[in-house]
Amino acid sequence: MRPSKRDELVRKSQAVFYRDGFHATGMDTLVAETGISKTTMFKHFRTKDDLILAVLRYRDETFRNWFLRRLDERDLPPRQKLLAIFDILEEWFEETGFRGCMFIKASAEFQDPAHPAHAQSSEHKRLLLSAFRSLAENAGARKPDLLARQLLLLKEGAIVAAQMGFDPDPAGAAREAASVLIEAHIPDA
Amino acid sequence: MRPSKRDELVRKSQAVFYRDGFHATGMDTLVAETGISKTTMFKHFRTKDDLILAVLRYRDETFRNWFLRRLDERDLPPRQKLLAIFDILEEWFEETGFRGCMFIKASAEFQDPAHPAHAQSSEHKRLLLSAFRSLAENAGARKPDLLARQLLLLKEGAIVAAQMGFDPDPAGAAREAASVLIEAHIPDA
DNA sequence: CGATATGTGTACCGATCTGTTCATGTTTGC
DNA sequence: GCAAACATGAACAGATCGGTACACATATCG
Repeated sequence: MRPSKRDELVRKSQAVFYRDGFHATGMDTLVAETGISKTTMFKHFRTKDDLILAVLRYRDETFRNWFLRRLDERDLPPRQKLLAIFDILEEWFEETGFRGCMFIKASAEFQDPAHPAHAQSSEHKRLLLSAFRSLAENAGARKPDLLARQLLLLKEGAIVAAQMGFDPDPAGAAREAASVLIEAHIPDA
Repeated sequence: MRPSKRDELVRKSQAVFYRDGFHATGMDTLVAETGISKTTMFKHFRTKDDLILAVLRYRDETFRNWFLRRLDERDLPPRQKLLAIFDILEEWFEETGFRGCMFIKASAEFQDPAHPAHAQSSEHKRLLLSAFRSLAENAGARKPDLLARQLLLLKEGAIVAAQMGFDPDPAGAAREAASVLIEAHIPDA
């Protein structure tokens, strides 16, 4: 249980950054909310940016794992699995404390594409896209790459809508749209 | 030409906030980039937040006007007009200095839904949605509200993809998806 | 002209920011 | 049980934050 403080710091900081944002959260706030001393923080991470990067890596891993495992658990035929993406999405939206996608927010706060946090955020989406593409291939889509990208667009749009609150049921609308797209992409309904 | 300084301030601040973000831009930076004295700034706006709000209102007006006017200029039949949304989108993405949607970024930086900047951002999307709904009605969609919401989801998703750079041609993928949805929603192809 | 409104420049305020210093605990492995 | 590694608290540094004070310039309009 040696490097536990580091993990604890990343885990707890993640929650605060997710809730309040990156620039809006100061190191003193992190000390107060995590109960970990500032000295320790800067011993594990040279700068705040380094901590943020570690937080994003942690979030990428846990979120993607959660999402894809949840999808697998349902044990659906490949075609239904594509649709179920939007059921999992809805679950997420309804969690208390839902505040949108951490990576969309990160790339909004660190706009320079060369910034590591921005790059890390893109990478997260690319990994998700790649998982979607596998699902689309398994489902026998004619153009699995295109279908995967379109489903990802719907997912991102739904997240934005859920975060901003301009649509009463973004996951539902996205699911219906996805259903039409899947039907159009996959031979022999 | 009396209140021109105020307008000039809003216009120029908008460009800086769009490029660098809200929290990341300090008032001193605005002084340097706009050439307007800080005294004048705080005479026109009591706080930085007030200025940000004015900037968002200005952006809402100009962006929505630009987008919808551009759509009208094409003088297309209603059905093609729905599709053309994604052509205009692509134009926007290819502008130099494109940095995603200012309102998505604003609601990412001001996460509390009660924050005026967040509310203003939602309002912008609601107004766009309403314009899309009119287009869908004119095109004879069976469920114009649903179609409009789905097209908006595609649009928001494409913006996020363009900003984060995880899709080589988000507007194209969204357009193709929109085409399928429109076909499914509108009777007698 | 003279009065009022608008803008400027600079110095400053207190608070907060990231990051450091240092002397003192507390675990942990050998 | 002793040394090395890890963690703590509090004070502090220098920069930057949003916002103010004040004295001076400029422009508008009667």
